[in-house]
Amino acid sequence: MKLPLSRDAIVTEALLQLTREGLEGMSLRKVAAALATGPASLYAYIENLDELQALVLDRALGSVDLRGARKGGWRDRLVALLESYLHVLSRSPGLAQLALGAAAVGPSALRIVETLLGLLDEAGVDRGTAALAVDLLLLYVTGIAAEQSKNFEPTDPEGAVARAIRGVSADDYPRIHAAREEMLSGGEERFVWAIDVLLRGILQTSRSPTASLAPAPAPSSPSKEARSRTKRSLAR
Amino acid sequence: MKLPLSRDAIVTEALLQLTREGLEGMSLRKVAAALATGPASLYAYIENLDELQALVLDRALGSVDLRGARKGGWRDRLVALLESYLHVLSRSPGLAQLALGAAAVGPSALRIVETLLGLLDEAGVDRGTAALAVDLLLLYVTGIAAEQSKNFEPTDPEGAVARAIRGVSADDYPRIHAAREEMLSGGEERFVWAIDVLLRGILQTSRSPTASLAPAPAPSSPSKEARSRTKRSLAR
DNA sequence: ACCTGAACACCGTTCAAGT
DNA sequence: ACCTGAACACCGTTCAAGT
Repeated sequence: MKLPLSRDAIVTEALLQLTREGLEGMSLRKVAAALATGPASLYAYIENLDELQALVLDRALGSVDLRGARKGGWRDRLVALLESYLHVLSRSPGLAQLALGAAAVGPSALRIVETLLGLLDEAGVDRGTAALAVDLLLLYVTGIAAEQSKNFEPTDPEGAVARAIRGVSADDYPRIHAAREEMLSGGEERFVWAIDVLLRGILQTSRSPTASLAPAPAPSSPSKEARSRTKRSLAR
Repeated sequence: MKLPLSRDAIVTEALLQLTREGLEGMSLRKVAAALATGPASLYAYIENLDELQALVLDRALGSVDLRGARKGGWRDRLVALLESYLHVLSRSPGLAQLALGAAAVGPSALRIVETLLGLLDEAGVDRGTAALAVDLLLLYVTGIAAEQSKNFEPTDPEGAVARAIRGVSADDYPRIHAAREEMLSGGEERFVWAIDVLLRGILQTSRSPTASLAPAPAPSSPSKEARSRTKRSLAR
């Protein structure tokens, strides 16, 4: 219709469809149709659907703000980065599902990981712990985003999960019943709190990982400053 | 061919296909064919594909061992339960993806959550923290299982993730490059270590959650014993 | 109520043929 | 090399018709 067909135009149109219609609403055939061609034409630019999905995911991750809250300690910047990541994934319903399914190893995803590793190094976290921490943090935020997008399905105003938890039998599942409100509480507070829990575990484990884990706790030697910063932020 | 068609037979056949062929290898049409009928017939027993997937997931989760390591402290039993959960999800390649996609709120999933809440209560973890902790633990283990199943695809012997991480440019992503071996290390040790990190954060946060989190820190009052057990296990 | 054949409205991917 | 029409081998779901 407009553009002369290119890898870039294909990814742009696919992301647009994903944002508007969710994961099911995006297809090679529809992308081709929107670009006024047949589906076979796309294969000159992309390998297959999997690759297109990976490209779309990385395109979306490109708008994560890596410099959020540039001032402030490592902790505030880390939370700001994760919030931006959550915000981007929450923008379109299918994106979080895509992030869980596809391996996020494009340049934008790598830049996010690189930045997180830098922030954790500032925090005094050793390399082995930081590698695990990045996994943990991104997995959690992605999971949260996917859960949110699932509960916002128009077919299910109240959300299937919420209904299931709230309707649980007090006889069969007494503890779930007792904790049902806590299990359903979401929102910003819970998010920040969860990150807090993760960081506590990470910081506490750092510098003394299980002996068998690393070949040798390499001397990445964070500054004394970094370590005292850690202490302060834990004390808050 | 054999059975007179029933919800149970449909779920059994679907799980079999999922286990043998992965998520893509299971379809309503193939289940119907295996049961010697047309696809339309299944709709007398199930609502749609989504429901069938949820039923298959819960059927599979039914074989998670809730009594693993019955003796021993709460911590050993919790790790044993999560290992069993990981083992079940790892058994078939599509199952972990299904667990990430579908909301796990069937009876078997609820029994797992109920058991985890019980173990965390034994550990002296308050209800609000425990609700978050269950989310965190299950999400992490499910994520690990999904990642593993992705790397074992026959089309990609070495794994796309592994290749991407190992081939990362030292100039563009110095920290990822430096930590590449740590980022790729998996296996049992790393699993246990990760659970350890999560539990440290959880135990440390418990009893003093962010003020705004709960309406009022309900007096769930774990025994003094439970709290001293917590201390011991942290000290190890 | 349960079951069915046939159709509807889609998919991703391939391939021979064109330019 | 890029692009295409047409076909291939699938999907989930619906629906009128049977029992």
